[in-house]
Amino acid sequence: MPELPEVEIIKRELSSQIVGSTINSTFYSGKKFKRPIFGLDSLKGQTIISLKRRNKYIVFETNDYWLVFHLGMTGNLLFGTSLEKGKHSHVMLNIDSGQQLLFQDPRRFGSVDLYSKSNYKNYLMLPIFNKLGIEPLSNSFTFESFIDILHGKQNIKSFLMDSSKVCGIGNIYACEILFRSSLSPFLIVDNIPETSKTILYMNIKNVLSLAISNGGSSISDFVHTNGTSGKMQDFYNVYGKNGEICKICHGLIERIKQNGRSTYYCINCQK
DNA sequence: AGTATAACCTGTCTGC
DNA sequence: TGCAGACAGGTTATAC
Repeated sequence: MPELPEVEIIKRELSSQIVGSTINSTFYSGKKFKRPIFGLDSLKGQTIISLKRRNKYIVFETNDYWLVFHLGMTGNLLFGTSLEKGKHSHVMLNIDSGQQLLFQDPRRFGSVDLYSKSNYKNYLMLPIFNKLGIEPLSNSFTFESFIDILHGKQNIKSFLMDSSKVCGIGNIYACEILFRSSLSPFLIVDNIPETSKTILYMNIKNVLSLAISNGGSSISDFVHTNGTSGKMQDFYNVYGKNGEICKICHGLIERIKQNGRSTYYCINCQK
């Protein structure tokens, strides 16, 4: 569901509302997730100190713990008063203001992990972050750092979605970044022309930033923490547009499969 | 070592 | 109307 922009938006919205609050009680549906969810009871009495984002994870820092959410494909985090639990409500935090944070996830591809700060002083050291690559909107993502990792026999579409290289880019924004860069999704990373590398680098940053400023993409599931929608989907050039005509060159937009995922691209202007 | 595939789940849509 | 199959924004263990 959410890629970097959507997760960043949720983090920002929650930061302004929930930091400084104390957790009164917690709820867990008991449903099975890919990693077991346990220990939430120990959050009782903990105050939320700050929120972080790494890749597509949201980290809640409390006095003694790191509480880490991943929304998977269909997860969302809602914040409000008297939220009602439904079939797919899996975790709820009741805070001292009388409000609740509710994690819902029909497919249960998401995750909720709790780590003790006595074991991990810095959230960046958490084991789930071990193999993550560079944050594309951070200052450390320079053109030089991008060139350093821009190698391999993968196609460029798979590369962009490989979180061990550059993290946070999912299927939608990978397609949109390649379109804006006029690059074929089939292009092998080692064969990317020199002149295209700068363009690709800039488009990674531009597309993700544009998505954030447009409130993220709302396709089926994604909503903000107050239930409202983003509007980035109105700015898609190729994603979900197979059979339509490219607005730049009037070529045909096709859907193909790469590594088990749909890729949408203009057969004419992406070479 | 690096890359591709299968598996984890439920809901929705398409075509017969 | 029913049903099978494909597909969906992600990650990761396993296989090659």
